[in-house]
Amino acid sequence: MTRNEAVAPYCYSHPHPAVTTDVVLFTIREETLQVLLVRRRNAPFAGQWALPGGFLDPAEDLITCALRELAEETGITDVYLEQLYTFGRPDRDPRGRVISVTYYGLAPADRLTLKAGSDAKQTAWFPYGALPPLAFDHREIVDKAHERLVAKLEYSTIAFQFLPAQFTLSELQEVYEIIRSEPLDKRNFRKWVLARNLIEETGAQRRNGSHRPAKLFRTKYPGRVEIIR
Amino acid sequence: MTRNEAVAPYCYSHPHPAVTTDVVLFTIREETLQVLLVRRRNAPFAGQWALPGGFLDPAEDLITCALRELAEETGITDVYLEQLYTFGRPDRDPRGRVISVTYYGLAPADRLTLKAGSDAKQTAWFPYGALPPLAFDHREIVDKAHERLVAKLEYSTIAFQFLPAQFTLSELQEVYEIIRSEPLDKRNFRKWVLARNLIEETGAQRRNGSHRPAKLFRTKYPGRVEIIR
DNA sequence: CCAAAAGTGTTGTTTATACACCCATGT
DNA sequence: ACATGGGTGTATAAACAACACTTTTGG
Repeated sequence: MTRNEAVAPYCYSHPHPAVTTDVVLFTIREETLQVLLVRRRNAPFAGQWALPGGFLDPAEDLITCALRELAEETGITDVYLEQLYTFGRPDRDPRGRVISVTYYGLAPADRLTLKAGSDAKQTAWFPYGALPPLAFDHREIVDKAHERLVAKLEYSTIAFQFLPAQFTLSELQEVYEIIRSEPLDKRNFRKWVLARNLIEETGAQRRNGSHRPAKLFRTKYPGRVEIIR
Repeated sequence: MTRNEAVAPYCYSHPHPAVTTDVVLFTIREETLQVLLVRRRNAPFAGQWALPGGFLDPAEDLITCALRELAEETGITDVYLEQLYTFGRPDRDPRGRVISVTYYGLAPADRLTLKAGSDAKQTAWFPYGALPPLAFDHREIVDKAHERLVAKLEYSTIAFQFLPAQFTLSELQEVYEIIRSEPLDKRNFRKWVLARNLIEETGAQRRNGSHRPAKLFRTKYPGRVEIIR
């Protein structure tokens, strides 16, 4: 945020904050809940890990900005994002006043191919339980996203966003167990999810090792998060 | 949003949107859910009803801005506000790019004395079911706030924000009935709320007409909204 | 004594919890 | 044949839903 008018042609009669979006993208890999981070190349916090995000373009929607920054910095596209919260403490960015509209989202591990281009920031998944120190107030943002994720698991179809189009009931149960960090009874879980009428058998099975094959299911509400109960 | 540098000394190297806060304040009066609106004096939408709100000051928190604008435009202070959502469609304000961080809140009818000063905007309560046409995308904001209010009623102590420090069980039930717009069984409601251990008898009673007096209760969590269930 | 809102219990139904064994497959 | 994860039912407890009369007061 500069006031050098020679190189700063965007002028207003009263001060305007900058607006950014930041994204907390979760996935489940290696039986843990993980968060996508990028390493900052520039000051402030150069070299530190941070959430993918960046400044809002003049004519783009907030969600478009979030998706664009995610794609540019990590190569990930076509994920489900939902607005989380807007952070605006006056001192949250040492460069000046920056308002961050944050989004969180989920992606199935199989859909995630991180960008490998030479100009890409360094990008990596970290277990939610073992995050490195984060730039700005990004730790606070991640914690808020996690709180929302845990809450929404109970009363929405958000869990399906972690899974591919077809999945087994054991995989679905694992999602619930990892996010709630507690084991669930297999029979009761199956009763619960089937009673809610959210999924249906595809007819196909998955043979996956030296044991009985698992039936494959699909959600009846693909691509959309519904409120249940 | 001007680019005339003579009267616009706040300059940046890339375009910055303006940031506002807007507030959806609910109350219950005359057995209906009502929303606080102000009549706009200036273009755009001069003369139309709108939510109280305005531009963020350079060094103030978002919630501080919301409370300040509410106080300046309506005279109402000390209400509970919670961040609702951030609206940022590029065309939502004809003056240019404006991001609105919105809050919603509740206030007991007895605490609401609208500002009467000469420079005050015209301020009034409208039933949620009979709102006038609103400026900008404010109708969308009110609807989102209503949706959140209905949802939070079920799993938080938000209802107490509509009531004074001491209240009767009938008054509490009326809050639930009005927001959910359906009648509730008196015995089941009392069992439900008492089982949750959220309120306690004050010992006092209210004599209120030619009928049996009602016991007065207070919340065990005054001033704070807790998640229940 | 009448009107008006406050207060109070029981029963049936639905939903949640606890718990252990057989099934289909690959090696 | 055995190891592995997939699949299934029943019994108990808790929560919810339906429903009507008595109490206390003011006039």
